Amino acid sequence: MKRPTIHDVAAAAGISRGTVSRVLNGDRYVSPAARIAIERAIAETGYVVNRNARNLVRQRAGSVVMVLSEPPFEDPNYTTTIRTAIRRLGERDLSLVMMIAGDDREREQVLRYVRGGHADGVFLLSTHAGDPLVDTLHGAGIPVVSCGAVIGRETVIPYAACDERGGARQMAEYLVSRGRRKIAMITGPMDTPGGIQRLEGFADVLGRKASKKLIEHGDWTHASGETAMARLLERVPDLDAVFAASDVMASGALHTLRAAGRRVPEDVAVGGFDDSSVAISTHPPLTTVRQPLRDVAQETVRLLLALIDGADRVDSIALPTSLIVRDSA
Amino acid sequence: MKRPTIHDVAAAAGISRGTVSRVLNGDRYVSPAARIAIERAIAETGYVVNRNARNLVRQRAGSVVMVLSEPPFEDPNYTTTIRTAIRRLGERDLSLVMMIAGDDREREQVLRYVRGGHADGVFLLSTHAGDPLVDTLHGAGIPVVSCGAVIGRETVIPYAACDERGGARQMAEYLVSRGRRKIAMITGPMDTPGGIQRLEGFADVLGRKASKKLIEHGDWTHASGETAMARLLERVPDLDAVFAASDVMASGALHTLRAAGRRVPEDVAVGGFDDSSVAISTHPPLTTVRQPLRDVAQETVRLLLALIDGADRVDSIALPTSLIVRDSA
DNA sequence: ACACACGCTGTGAACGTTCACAGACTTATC
DNA sequence: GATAAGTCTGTGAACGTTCACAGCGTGTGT
Repeated sequence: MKRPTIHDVAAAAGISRGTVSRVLNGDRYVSPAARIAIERAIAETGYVVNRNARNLVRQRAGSVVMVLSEPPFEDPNYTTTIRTAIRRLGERDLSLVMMIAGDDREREQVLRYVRGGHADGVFLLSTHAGDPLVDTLHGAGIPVVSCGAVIGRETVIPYAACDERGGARQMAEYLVSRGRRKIAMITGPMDTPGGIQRLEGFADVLGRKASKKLIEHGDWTHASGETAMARLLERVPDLDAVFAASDVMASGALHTLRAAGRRVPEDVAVGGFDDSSVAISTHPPLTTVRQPLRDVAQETVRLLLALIDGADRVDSIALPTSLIVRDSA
Repeated sequence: MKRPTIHDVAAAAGISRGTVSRVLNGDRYVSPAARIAIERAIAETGYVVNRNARNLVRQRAGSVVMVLSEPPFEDPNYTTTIRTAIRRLGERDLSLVMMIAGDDREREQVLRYVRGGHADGVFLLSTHAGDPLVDTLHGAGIPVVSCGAVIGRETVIPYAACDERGGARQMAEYLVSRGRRKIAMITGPMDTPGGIQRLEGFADVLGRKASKKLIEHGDWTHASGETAMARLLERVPDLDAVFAASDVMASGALHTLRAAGRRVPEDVAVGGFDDSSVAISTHPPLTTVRQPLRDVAQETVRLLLALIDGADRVDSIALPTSLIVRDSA
């Protein structure tokens, strides 16, 4: 019970395999009669092209590899990004292979995979500053793009991302416009674009009022939001707003504020970032900044495809965020 | 600047390609001298085997496809499952290809892919009862396993899952042990294993006290948790506990309870399921049932590998959950 | 001395495509 | 009626492996 090959189709249609191949690949110069006969033969035999054979002769991989970096913040965004990427790539008959680059052994594995020509392009997800994979991958002479900016590297990798800085600005301006005077911030790790740029946006608006005292660094986790908030309260007991660089950290801050007897939003307004599932499960629900995740993923794929198609350079892009006002601020 | 092939390695080592192939595949019957020479040549040339060529001649795909089903509850579990699967499959040099089966067109695409021999196995994620893909895939004569039970099908698909029913029992028993008398439940959709079996576990414990009146069906979303809770309150104003089949729905219930002036846990105890990121961001934090996600994924892969290795059948497995007690109950 | 197993090596064929090329047949142009 | 251009088709070679087979020494047992 072997799988039918192109020869079987050719035999069934009474035509040579060359013409079958032409039909398969949508060449012009195929007579209507031949085309019909072949299409019927394909349907009859249940033929499906063998990608290994095709890719072997075409010297292509037929797939794109998406590289996940550790550590894995249980990021709900991932699934949206993955889904979108699968869809867009599927339209071009490219399959999406997942790989993970947590430790050196895994990075080596990714590198070998890519160097071996097993992928036509690389889709980086949430890489950190200093990730050694970035440079080596770039040197492998294969299209590489990133979903989310890649920072702190000489080798520039094109990316699509949300306008982190602008989003933070939106939130800061909103807090100011609501009459808040002492606004603190809990940032993300300072080796990530979200960590750095959201702070920049905050500072853009607050200017010199964004003093060292009002800034604490977190690591995206709930727990880090709790402790950062505690330190802020200790240093600046009369703060009247806090902007956390993620919803999860905001929910941590919320816990600490409640434990300290502060009312939200009456005493302290709280702002988050991401509009994740956490944002509506807190009490009160979080005012937050929404990222256009789908669009970001889509644009990232678009950049990658352009590169694969031979563009020698493409421009990175930042997509606008939107402020979602709920009860916490 | 062509990629080195096995011929290049053979030439560099002064040995025939047959022996190189033997070294590559770890055959015995290779002299130490030859092995060393070849290994050096491989390192020197930076040779990486061409999988297309290898898989073509071996008649294998070298990959496993993970099929995501719509609709996409922004399920944080996915990422853990994906990560674990990548790792385990990687050890066997199998790559993980992602596909999505939301509509008929996409299901057709998956089917063609699998029928075309492009995958050595299929890893189903969160399929619903009545998913037409299940039967057709099973008929394709390729190993198929599911992460999470597949219900309502004649064709039996091996799976690994958490002990849904047992987990629900744990929660129900806990609520009873805390002296709760009128315990309601918000279930998941009744065409999913989590929907059905968590209700069964609940009924196991409550027996006849699990009356129709105390049961509402949700669809895993926050909003459905809110409305289900509202209906329950209307029907049974004096209920003193509610068990939601997911943390997200529990957080919806929490909102409704608060709006209705009920204190949690004093007036009404609330239990969730999943121990997702939402569980610690609610107020109060959720008492919930934790699934051993990593183990479930790992076992699913194990089943699939056994099938790929030629086992003609494998036994499904349910892994024990654990009760995580926080403040909501 | 012979047969025989054992360890190791090289070679040809095959896997299922695509692509370039050559050729055949049709139609248009002078 | 010859030439050219255009449309369509079949064929051979190539892609980079693996695998079965044959062959060659070398040692071992009779």
